[in-house]
Amino acid sequence: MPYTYDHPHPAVTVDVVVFAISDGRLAVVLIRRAQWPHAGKWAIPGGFVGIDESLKRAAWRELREETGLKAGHLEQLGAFGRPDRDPRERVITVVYISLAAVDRLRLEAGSDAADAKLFFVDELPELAFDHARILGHAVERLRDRLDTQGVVQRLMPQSFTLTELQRACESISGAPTDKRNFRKKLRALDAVEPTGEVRRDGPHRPAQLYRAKR
Amino acid sequence: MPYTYDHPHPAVTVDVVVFAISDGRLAVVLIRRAQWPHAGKWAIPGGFVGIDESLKRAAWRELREETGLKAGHLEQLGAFGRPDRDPRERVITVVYISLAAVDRLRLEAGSDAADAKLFFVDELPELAFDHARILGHAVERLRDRLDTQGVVQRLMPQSFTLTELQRACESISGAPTDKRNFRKKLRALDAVEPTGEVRRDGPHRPAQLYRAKR
DNA sequence: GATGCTTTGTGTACATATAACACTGTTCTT
DNA sequence: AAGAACAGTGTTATATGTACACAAAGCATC
Repeated sequence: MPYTYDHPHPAVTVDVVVFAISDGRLAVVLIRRAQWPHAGKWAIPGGFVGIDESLKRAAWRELREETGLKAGHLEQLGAFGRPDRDPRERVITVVYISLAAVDRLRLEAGSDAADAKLFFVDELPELAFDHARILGHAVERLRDRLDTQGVVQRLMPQSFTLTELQRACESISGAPTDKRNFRKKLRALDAVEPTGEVRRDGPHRPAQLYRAKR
Repeated sequence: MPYTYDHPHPAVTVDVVVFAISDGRLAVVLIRRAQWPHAGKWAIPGGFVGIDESLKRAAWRELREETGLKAGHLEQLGAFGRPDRDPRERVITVVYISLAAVDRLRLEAGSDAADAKLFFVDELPELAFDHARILGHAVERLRDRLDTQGVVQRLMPQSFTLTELQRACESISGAPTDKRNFRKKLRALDAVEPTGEVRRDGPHRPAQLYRAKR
């Protein structure tokens, strides 16, 4: 069943960069490609847009198919379309960013993916296509756009210590923060509340657990 | 000369939102469409991406072809691709934003355009396709991203008064500003210098003219 | 059970940035 | 000569951000 046009059309794909905080560090979901091109290399999950499907819906579907994840909010990063980025044909990809709390992340490799797993953003493997460049832009966007409020509500697990939250924010911003100033700002934001539980975790004073305030 | 694929491909276009300051107000370049669909309606200049052409290059070329303008810096706004946005076929458009100083704007309607002119952003005509929505996003992006420095260097004519500059900034931010605070910030930015000339312009004290400092 | 290691938890002083605010100067018009 | 219209100019108060140090609690070890 061939599809014919009177001028050449590029293919259009969507890719979804899913960020999470693992072990206090910024991480991203990648899949291992099962097929040519770049078989065996790691890549951002994504795939072709259906002809009657919105871009965002395609992003949601592809993420689900390749990783088992159901994305919450999807924010568009932009379109990447250098003519030589895919050896099969001209492919323009529209990239979305999603955030996931790591305690809700159940990765399952899907049809086109040999495997799906989390990588720390500062320890990436070699990536397929121009995905390293895309990820760079995605991290930059995350840094620009994500504030403490957003980290609390969209990246942290159900309960966490304030130090864990601070590590998460630092891992995104890339800069260390003063503990007292960080907590002062948290009080001003009114974004967290103590759960009453504590975490005992080594030879030191236990930390109060908090949850995001709704 | 037909082009055939084994799965359906959307068409990909680029559109370029050119902002300028006219009469102290934020304005945008639109073309009047010569052909179906939406013939006679005003639209953001743009057109199809060549199969071996980068997105940015296509944007530059289309802007030139339809308005005679040579864009300086082009910033990508994003991709818009609702399935029903064009009655001809599925079309995904990648939108760029460009800024132009109004004294360098020489609009010439090109091949596919019956006319090209500047419209105030708050007095837009009815627009083709989903261009009203796109323009809304473009204005929002402009508000988020453009600071006083950027206005001075990329939107103001060669010489201008400080009041004109302030009007321009207000017209982008949407909020009125205090004159003395505005000028204090300008001093801190070190972004303008007096030309030595003044503008006499009505029954009042003449205003010193300034230019952007390089 | 005392000592020491490790991480939690807390407040103040200073610097910087932002916001509010009013009058005089110059030109043109009448 | 008087008045209308816009140009130009500093100070004060408030809010925000930054720098900085020590006691508290638990666990491990001797």
